[in-house]
Amino acid sequence: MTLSEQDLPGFKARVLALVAQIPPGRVMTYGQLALLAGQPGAARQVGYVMNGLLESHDLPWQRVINAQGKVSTDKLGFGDIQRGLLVAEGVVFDTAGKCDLGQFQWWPQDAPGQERLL
DNA sequence: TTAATGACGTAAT
DNA sequence: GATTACGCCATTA
Repeated sequence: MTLSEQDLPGFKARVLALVAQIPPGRVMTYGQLALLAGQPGAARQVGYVMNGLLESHDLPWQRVINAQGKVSTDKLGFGDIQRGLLVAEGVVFDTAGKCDLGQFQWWPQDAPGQERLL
């Protein structure tokens, strides 16, 4: 076996692990996930991985949005569904379909005291 | 092996 | 604020 399937933890697995940890009412961006997965700038790959989650029914894929604070699933046809799920969790979207990342973006190990607005 | 693709990001225009 | 152009890199054909 080569080293690519043994040593590498797997970009996918790391992204999935991060997504699974997003608490309700909070969101993460693709670039952020890429950064935390160890590949800054690899936001596209995060999206590619997410596409594989569609068949996965246990991960909160809905809590992953783009850096503009908007859902990127609009082109896929279920953007309304994702927004609806997030709204149901307490995320507020404005008329442009954007949410306040400064308020809802979640980071692992997030410091207590910065999430009190909710 | 190379080429093309993609739920993105950032900077420039 | 909207659009264009380029980069980023894992995955697939």
